Amino acid sequence: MQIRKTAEGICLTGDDLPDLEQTLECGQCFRWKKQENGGYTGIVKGYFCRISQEKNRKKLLFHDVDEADFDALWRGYFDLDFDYGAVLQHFSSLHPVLAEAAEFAGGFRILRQDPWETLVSFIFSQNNNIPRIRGIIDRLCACFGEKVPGGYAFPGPETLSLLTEEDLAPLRCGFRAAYLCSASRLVASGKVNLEELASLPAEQAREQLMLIRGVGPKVAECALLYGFHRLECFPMDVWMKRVMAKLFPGKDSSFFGEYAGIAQQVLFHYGRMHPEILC
DNA sequence: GCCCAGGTATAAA
DNA sequence: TTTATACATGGG
Repeated sequence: MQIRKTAEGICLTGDDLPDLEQTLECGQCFRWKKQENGGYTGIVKGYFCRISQEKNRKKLLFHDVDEADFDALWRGYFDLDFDYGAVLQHFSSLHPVLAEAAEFAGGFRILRQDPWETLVSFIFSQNNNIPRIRGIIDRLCACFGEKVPGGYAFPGPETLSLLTEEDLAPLRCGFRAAYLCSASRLVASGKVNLEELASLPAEQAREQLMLIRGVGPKVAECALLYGFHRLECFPMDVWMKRVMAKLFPGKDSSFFGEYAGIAQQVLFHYGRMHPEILC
């Protein structure tokens, strides 16, 4: 990966760059918007960014970003300094279907998202579909987030903890409003401490998150994987149970080791596009 | 209209 | 401990 500053922004070239569509539309994040030219715009930690990508995935341009911002935020956010190729190569040796999946979803990266934003996003995700999750989060930011250049920041737990379920009615998030209230109050009060939780063993971190009403094992696992970058975590829904039973009978997620979450996402993404892997 | 969505809380078996 | 159902909403 080469990184250079150009008049337009920061330009990345190489054979090991993330694929924006795979990474930003796989269901790990919900705020990036595809542009007509195939690029994406999004707001992370209150900072707006526009990114474009050439079809062959050999070049990525972060528009109007300087080196300092790139190193401080975007480089880490896209996890650019981790060798996904090596992990995928290892997974490819485990099962031919996993090799196909790794080939298919090789440009996928696990983002380093904000823990609070990720937790809330997956609270909204339960019994819900991705377009509607996006809509709810859009409305949450527009209603309660701080105005920043390009849109709205994601509102913090302190802001949201002051709101009632009634206040959240404009989100049209249904029964999840009560869950958001529980989350924001527990986090704002420090009863669930997201900073401390980050360094806990996964089992204890899960327990802490599940103190929040509406956070069960699946939401907690997604929050840990996508919001705390705990790559050993492996969200196990009904679909993934079927995939595991078919491809890796008798094994559980520990079979994949410390990067199980990457295997999970690759299998999940590939499986949605090619459900015949279960035939 | 109908089915269902990256689930969870609750009650019942 | 395991299994069934309601839950609010709206995309397809």
